[in-house]
Amino acid sequence: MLEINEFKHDLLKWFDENQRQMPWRETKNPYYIWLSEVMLQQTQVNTVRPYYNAFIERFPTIEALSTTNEEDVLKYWEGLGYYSRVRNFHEAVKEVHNKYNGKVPDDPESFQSLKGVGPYTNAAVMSIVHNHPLPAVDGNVLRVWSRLTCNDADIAQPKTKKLFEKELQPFVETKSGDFNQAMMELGATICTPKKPICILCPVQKHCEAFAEGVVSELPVKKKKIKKKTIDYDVLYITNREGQILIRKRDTKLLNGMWEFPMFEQDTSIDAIEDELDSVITIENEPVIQTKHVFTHMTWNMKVYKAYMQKENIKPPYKWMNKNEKDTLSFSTSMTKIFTQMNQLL
DNA sequence: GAAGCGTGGCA
DNA sequence: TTGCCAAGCTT
Repeated sequence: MLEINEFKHDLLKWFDENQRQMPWRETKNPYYIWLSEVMLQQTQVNTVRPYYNAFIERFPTIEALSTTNEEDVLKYWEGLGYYSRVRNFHEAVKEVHNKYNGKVPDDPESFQSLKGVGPYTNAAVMSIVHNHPLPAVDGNVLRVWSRLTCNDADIAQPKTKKLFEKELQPFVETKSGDFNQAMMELGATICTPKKPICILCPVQKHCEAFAEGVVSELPVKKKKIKKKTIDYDVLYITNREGQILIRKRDTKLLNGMWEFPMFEQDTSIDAIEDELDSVITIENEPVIQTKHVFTHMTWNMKVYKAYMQKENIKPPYKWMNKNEKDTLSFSTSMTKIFTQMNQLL
């Protein structure tokens, strides 16, 4: 079993001397720390950096974010993915504004009750800002800890995470913020998924997997099922004024994002006209064929040019002028289509 | 407890 | 090209 004080000393010394600079490490403002943790969920540091800087510049305070409508906030998340994160964060910040007098709760139970704040984000923010003794167990820590303790439990299972949280509790009684960040930093830079750099590891002498020579076999992670594929016809519909027809999604996937109307490929013209409540002219051959890959599914899309003349469009549909593209939020697949169409036309 | 939820980088 | 991975949460 790991000797707590020696391990912590070695890890924290390394972290103090080697941690990477990040904009959110230059503040203890709980609103900023919280935002960074939400953006960093399932997202790499270098991807987050520009989004974080733009977001806090546009919404520097809880007050500023609370008084902005969702459409404008979503624009600052465009392209970052997992869009429910920003809806939950927006709602949670408004709750802080209204119920907590604009001050982020400093007790873990209140904080984790906010939308989008789970065990990890709670532990991370509460430990970094207030040194609350909570272990922040993310993907990095699951991997690092499975190696340090030479544990071959499936890290994809929730009970493994619970076990690790329990085992790590004694390590976060003091300096929990630095300890949690150091464990994640170690996982991100040294104890990486592939080709970990054990030769540079500050806690190599504490690592049971290294001692056993099985570092490359850990962690054990059950593989996910194969993803589905859906074929879509995407319609790039213009009218006499040169506007483009778009619609706002009301679905779990990409909820609230705008898109060009799209239909599964066996959908009949009649059904499409019924949905659009208008006659429509669609070209016979697609102008673009493209693929968009999500974590859990793939879209194969054929894009057709089409023409439609209809004055009274009702939500979720909308005629968009081309210069409006910069004010509305589109998923990355739609932005790519928009760019390609502009090059063709 | 398992599945759904985005995107970009990398081998 | 394909699959895996990245500071998770919700249902």
